[in-house]
Amino acid sequence: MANVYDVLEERGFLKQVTHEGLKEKLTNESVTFYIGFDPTADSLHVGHYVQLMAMSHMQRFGHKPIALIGGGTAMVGDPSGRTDMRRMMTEQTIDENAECFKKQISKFLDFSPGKAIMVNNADWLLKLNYVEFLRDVGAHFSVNRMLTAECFKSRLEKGLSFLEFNYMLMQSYDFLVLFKQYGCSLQLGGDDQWSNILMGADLIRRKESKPAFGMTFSLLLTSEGKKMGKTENGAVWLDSDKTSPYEFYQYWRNVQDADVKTCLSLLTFLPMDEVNRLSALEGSDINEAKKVLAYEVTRQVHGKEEAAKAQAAAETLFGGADKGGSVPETVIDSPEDLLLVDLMQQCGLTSSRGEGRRLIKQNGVSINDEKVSDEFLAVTPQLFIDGEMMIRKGKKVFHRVVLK
RNA sequence: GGAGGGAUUCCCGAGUGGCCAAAGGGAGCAGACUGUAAAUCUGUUGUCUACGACUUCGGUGGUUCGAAUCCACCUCCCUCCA
Repeated sequence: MANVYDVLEERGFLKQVTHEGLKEKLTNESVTFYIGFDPTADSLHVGHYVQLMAMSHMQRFGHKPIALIGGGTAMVGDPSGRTDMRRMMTEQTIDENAECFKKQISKFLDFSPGKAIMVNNADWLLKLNYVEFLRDVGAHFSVNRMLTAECFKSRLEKGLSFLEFNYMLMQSYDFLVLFKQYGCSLQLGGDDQWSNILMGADLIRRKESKPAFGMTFSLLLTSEGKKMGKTENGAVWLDSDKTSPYEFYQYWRNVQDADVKTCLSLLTFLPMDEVNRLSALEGSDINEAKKVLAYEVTRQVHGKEEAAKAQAAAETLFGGADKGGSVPETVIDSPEDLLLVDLMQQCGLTSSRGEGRRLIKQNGVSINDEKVSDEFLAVTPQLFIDGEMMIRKGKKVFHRVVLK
């Protein structure tokens, strides 16, 4: 298969395309395209990762990616897919986040000269002159049309500030700038970006009388239609300080059966034959597929070494052994004068002593694979084996305590 | 700017003077069953020196033996009018 379009289609990325002709274009020429990432947090998450995968597929077929960091658009805030108003972020936070994004993105694409570039829209958006911008760009937008856009509909009921209403113009203008400066004629994005992309392509057509293309990708959803990559603790981050490689691995190891295929297709580079073979496994055999998924995704994000460690940890822990690789751990000075419930709190396993006691009462805690039944159990040196103790909360949460 | 309505524990949402640490649902956590899956069932979900005490119902002050509930002021949000 010598065509990215087909690859993306087969893997289930594609959602909507502006022109039928895009496939030919992608087959016949090297296209410069862009995806924007607004630095609204200090790390990328799984949702961004899908976009990066798509960019990478494109790059492998000789197309040229522009990774756009939305330092300027983040100042405004994208109302798409939101039911409430975004909190305004300070310029400083945005700058710091943009730096984090830059670092992470550069790991996933080949940024050697001529292969890809990274830009920040703060560079042109922040110095715009208001009236000039309105006359130049604003004149091409019809409020009537904008209001019919899907991304504003829910907001018309809940409230939409003028600030956010302008987001669409900012993003459209980005596209225009990149078109003029780099000959970028294609914008990609999550499906929630469809209206923004359309408007950008329209703007280019009106101002430059040349066609511009847009294409959106399916959002990574679970079979139940929920956004994937969310946990009770928030998002699954790509930054190892925010989501440890072990937790990251576990997240993918635990996806639902029904989601295995989507994940393998969108998040790994495994050939589709292999993806199909793995996701066709039934019953407990599908665990094989989940292991591959977890390993592959962790490897791409955190590297081979971390992935291997996470896998080793999982194998030993769930295989019954009491020593593992990269399990979260806490170092303590002395095992004296501590109740187990205190220790668990220190390790971040519980948020209060009461919670710890409840867990113990409910049979949810074990030490070195033995159930704890005494809610007032004191921590003693006897609980440590070779200076280490493995606390297990529930079925899946492990924490190692190391004696200094 | 004018008129009205609202803010409750992680979320939604009852409660309108003592029986309220606050119904119900969702979500979470744990147990059983399993495949580190899903579904289902059970328990649990403010904190603590724990059959008791303490802190919580937008904020501040007040009325009262007693306030999430009444009063005053403030902040924020929504609806209608301009």
